[in-house]
Amino acid sequence: MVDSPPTIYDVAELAGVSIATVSRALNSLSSVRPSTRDKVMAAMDKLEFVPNVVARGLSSGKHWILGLVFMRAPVYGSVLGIEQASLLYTDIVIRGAETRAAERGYSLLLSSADDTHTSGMQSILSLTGTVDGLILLDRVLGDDDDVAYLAKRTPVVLLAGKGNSPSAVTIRVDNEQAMRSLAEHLVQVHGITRVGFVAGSSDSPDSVARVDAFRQAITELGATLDDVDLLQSDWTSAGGEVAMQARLPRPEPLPQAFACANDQIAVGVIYVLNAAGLKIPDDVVVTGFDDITLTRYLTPPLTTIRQSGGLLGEAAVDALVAMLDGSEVANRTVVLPTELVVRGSCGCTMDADVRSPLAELITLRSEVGSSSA
Amino acid sequence: MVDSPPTIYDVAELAGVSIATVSRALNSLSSVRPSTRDKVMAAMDKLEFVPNVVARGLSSGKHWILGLVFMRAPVYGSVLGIEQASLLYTDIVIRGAETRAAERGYSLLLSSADDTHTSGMQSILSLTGTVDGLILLDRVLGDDDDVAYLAKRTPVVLLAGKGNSPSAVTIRVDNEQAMRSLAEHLVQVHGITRVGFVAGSSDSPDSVARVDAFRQAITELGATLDDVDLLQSDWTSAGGEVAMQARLPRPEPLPQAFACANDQIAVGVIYVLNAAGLKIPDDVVVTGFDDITLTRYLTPPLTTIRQSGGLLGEAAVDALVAMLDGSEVANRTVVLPTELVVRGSCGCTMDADVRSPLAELITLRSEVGSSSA
DNA sequence: GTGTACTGTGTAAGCGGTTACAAGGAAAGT
DNA sequence: ACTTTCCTTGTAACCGCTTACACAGTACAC
Repeated sequence: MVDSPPTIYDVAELAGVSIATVSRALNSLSSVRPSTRDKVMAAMDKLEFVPNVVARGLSSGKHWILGLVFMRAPVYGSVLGIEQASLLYTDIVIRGAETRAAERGYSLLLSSADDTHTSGMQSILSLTGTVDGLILLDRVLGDDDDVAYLAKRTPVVLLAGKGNSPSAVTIRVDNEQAMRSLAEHLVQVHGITRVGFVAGSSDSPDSVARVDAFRQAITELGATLDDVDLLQSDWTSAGGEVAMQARLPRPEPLPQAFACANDQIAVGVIYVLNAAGLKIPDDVVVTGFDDITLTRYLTPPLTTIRQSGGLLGEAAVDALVAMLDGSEVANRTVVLPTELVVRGSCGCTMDADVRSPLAELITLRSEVGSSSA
Repeated sequence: MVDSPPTIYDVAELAGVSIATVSRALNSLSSVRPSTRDKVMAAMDKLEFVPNVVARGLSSGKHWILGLVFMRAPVYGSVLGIEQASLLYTDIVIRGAETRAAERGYSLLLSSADDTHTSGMQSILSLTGTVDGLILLDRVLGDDDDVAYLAKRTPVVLLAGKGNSPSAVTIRVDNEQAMRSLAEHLVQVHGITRVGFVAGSSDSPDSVARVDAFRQAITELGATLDDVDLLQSDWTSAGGEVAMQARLPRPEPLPQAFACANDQIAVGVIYVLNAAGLKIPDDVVVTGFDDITLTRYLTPPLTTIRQSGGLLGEAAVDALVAMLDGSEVANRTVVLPTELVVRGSCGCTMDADVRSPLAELITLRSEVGSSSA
């Protein structure tokens, strides 16, 4: 059913040359006489020859494949596991990485690691033969030793990692600036003095960084964040729902605002607050993080922090390719900027005509378009 | 910085045996004396030997890699292009495929094809050397000839393709049953007689199938779908927004219901209708397709068709692996079931306590959990 | 104490390319 | 006309692993 494809031997024979010449014609590295090249090309066309990437990789050491490893929550492991498939942010990063990789001529090899540590490390290690470099998302590798060990075998880029692993390039988003600008907006524009925060997974560096940065900024601004209002979610809407459901019955009065570690959590939080008869933003202010497309369409539209997952993925590929090309990467840590996107859920009034989701999208597009020109 | 890893030659030398013995110890195919195996294993441990997957692939012809090719909308090509990164459904399929592939011991190689046909085919072809089989999403390959050509080189599974390519296994969702049950619900339960439909991308087989099936079901039930109410979107919320924005000013009265080809479109449609002062579902009924998590949290929650993108991806991997294992696949076409999920946006009243998003999630989980046991 | 049958291991030939090195032929220098 | 040099091409080794085949060595039967 699947017959074995032609090799350079077949091409060489048909063209009446040696395999070395075919290889040269393919790669046009060293000089081949035009007439010879034509003969070879004709033979390749006739045989529908496609060079075998694996064989090429074996002998040249270059595979044109980049590996991307991400954490896969156990699907049936927790009550909320089923939602894991819609962890949007990771997907956007993957898309960005894939797109950029394709532009650079690489393919992306996806590999999810579950949290069973040892086997995970083993499977990641076995990738090192296949790929030219690895991108590690979030916290797939527990400690820095593992990263260092891996980095000895293949170039490694850490995405949203703890921030300063000595043995690999790290790319992350500026959580500090993000939470500071959000805190300032809440306190200075809306006069809010008591806030809450709904965190993501407790073992995620991004979540930890956001909690810490928000608490610090809030404190410096003279507002307060009580422990009772520091809720724990898991990045999902259901997690936000559960967390807020558990908070509501407590005797302590609600804070004036809840900042959420991502947009999905905010969706779950808003749902519970609404169901309890509370209005957003009049009774409670709620904000998100990420700026996924859908939350632009909520009523009120979600005030959030825009970070570009696509850019993160692209930056990771760029850094990795730079390492492969031998140009020693200048910055061992790249921090991407964020932007506070003020919409309705924080209490800011919006002119609906001017700020329809579509209008916003078009504005965004023109910005991106011009900056990439 | 990256020193070359040990090979079986190093292991063989350290263990004092030949490379063939090391290979046998690794694969435990043929018999190796226990004491010899121990020596080899000790040497491998000491050298931190990791077998080179590429070399293994070259010589055995088995790569343990599955390719997944999907369409990538041109990012800056259209006004709405920027939203493409959040085409949730594809991501869920990818996740499902990756998960199942990992369970089966395979990795997933991601490759996006843009619509420049020729180069796309070329890059897909070059994958055939790397992967053991290919999964093609939606309509990455224009005509059946291309698929047939590809299928000659490597096993191919078509996902959501046109449905009956003779040369490959096709896996799709039961759009017909889905649209029929939705149409019946709208007509028979809600007494609706005039409906509209908002389609996805015009070149998507899934979108075409849904339009056709819905129109036919509606007609058979004695209701009507006017051309003016058959709107064209592109799977995105912004596309739904644009389509509905263009429909509203027309003189013809709105239909009683709009069915949308996916949930994101429905979100955009609902936004525009709300902005025009129309209430869902009192003034207009709106339904979706996919059942992504977030639309469960809308007010009213979205009535939609549940299909499991994850299952689609898993089924594709299963079919492909079955082909690889030589067991000739029984059905050349696999059609996965769908389920009408009735929530609030069609006008059905819901008991909020019983049907909170979380409660729904838990129900869903227990069903899935038990069926997989 | 031979003959036979395994069992365990080594040798070597691939898998499909790349590339260092050698060699043949043509162009250029004297 | 004879070197010298450059350009083009062929030969063969190698990338790291699998596996068919050959070959000892041991075990068993007689």
